Amino acid sequence: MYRTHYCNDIRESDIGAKVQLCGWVDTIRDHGGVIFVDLRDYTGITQTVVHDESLLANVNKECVITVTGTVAERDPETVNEKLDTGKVELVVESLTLLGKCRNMLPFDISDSRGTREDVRLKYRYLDLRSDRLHNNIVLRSHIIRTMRKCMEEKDFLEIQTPILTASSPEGARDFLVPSRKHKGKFYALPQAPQQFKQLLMVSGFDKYFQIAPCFRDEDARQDRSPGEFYQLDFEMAFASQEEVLEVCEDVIYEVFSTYSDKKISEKPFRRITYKDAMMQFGSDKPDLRNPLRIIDLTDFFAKVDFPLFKGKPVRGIVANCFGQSRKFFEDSLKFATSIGMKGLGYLTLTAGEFKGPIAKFLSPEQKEEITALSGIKENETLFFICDSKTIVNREAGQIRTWLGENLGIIDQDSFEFCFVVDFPMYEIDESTGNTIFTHNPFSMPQGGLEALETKEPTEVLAYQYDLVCNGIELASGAVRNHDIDIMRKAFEIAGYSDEELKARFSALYTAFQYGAPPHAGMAPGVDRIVMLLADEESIRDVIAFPLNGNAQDLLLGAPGEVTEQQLLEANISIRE
RNA sequence: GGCCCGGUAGUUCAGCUGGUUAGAACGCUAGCCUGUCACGCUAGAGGUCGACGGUUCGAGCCCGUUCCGGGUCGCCA
Repeated sequence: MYRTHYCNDIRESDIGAKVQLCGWVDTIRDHGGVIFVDLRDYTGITQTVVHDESLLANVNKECVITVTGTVAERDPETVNEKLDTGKVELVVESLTLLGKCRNMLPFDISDSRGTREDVRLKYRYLDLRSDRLHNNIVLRSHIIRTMRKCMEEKDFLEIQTPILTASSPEGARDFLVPSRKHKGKFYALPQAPQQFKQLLMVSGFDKYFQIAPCFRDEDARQDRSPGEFYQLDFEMAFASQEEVLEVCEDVIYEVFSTYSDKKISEKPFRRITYKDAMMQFGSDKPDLRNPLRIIDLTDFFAKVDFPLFKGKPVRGIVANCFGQSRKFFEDSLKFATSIGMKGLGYLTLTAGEFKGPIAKFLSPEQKEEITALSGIKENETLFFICDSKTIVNREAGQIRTWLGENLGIIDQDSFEFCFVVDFPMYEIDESTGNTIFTHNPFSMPQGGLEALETKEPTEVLAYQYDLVCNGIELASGAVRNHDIDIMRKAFEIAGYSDEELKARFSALYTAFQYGAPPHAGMAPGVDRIVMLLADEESIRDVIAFPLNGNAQDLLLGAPGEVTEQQLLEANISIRE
């Protein structure tokens, strides 16, 4: 009734054929006597030619029309190489207006990038008509299809877990849903299906996965959408850390190699311990595309008579800054100051001599030693980062990133994956001095009960791991703690009594006393993966209907007010 | 929640040291044009300068308050 072909179907082989197309009016070019109307559907564009001006009465940009006509060959001089259908055109015989565009468009469909995001979100359905966003959403669909295919081939079962569930006291802030039947009580939306998937392992399902929506009431970031996001959540019983990493590796490699032409790390991805990552890269999310490495110069400067560095942790980064302007070094200092550093010392090796403010503090022997230690070569510069133990690595990491970006030595054409493993189980909360879980309280401590009983808490490592790509955390997971005795001890160290543990995590606490298999899992973030593959800066550009940065749905108007009756039924009163 | 930046036509922006009727581009409307493809040309419509208050002979511009948006930090086991 509406079409015989799609807008990207028509080719030279169709010349002379009667066809019907439908879609949106992309552009109208009126030459007086001959009018070109580009017709667009989700497959592409066909140029149609209208000779009868009256057919186009009331037709303007972004109207929905259906046209019938005859396919004609274009004059060789007027072929449009930019279109797949550029060698032909449709000479229109009849035209029906199916959906009029009555209002002025709030922005140009083909180029909405310059428009304020709140305007674009309010008219999201228009923005989604653009090639760029449209292709992102199609890509997202294909990526999820591939993920599902990979998991099914590995005999994982897709199982849905509840959306209305219980508030969990740990972690992020919950979204709450008031209960009508149970006055004063609330459901919460799941921050992740964490407890359910562990219970599925206790139930004997062995291998579970789900493209799982997760909800967290926390503020947005450029790579973190507010409110909700999707994960490829999976869990395996009787599995070791290494077996989980291999599954993750397979799926991620398959997805990235299918949907990108960029260079991709070969399997197996590098495993880097948390400790090494913090020392060499100054981050637990190392960007391996950046060739710069951080070295530890603390011991060296302990012997140097330089009061600013003596007895303090010192890090060094060797970079080739040959030919960089004086402004480059001024900017590097400006950046260092902006992240709270007091300065950024450096030495440059020129004609075999060290130049820079610190050079005069070094004896000839020390100059030789630091040359060997850092591997600095002619015309290279050694930057120094010195600060307290808690922040020196992070600062060195930020300097490393700044240098990498500003020297243009980060390969934009590759995806560099690594697993960061052996996260510490505990850390000290700087504001309170308390021992707290670093990551996931359900992770199995390495060395089990014995480690918890004999080691300093901050020395205990967990079977806890992240997948990192180009400096972005793509997935997080752990071998879970399925042993109730070890769990009691682990929570005790973090200051929880047995009663609190029992009360807060009663389902797992009880379930683990009925025969729990060892199990482990992981959860790659779907949105971030699509974002990387679509080469988008903003996570909102790979989600069909994202909330804005302020966690509002500008299209449907959420959050919105509800009626007095609804509040009454939900047993809610609004505090003034 | 803290700090920084912004709010002028449907959209993106300009607007000088506070001074006549607030401009441009794209879009929209009308007209002209038979080969364009981001067509071109001519004309026109379109504004509570986010809101409120203040200073001033006079405020888009200065001051205060407030609302909204963006970034960043906090937060994100």
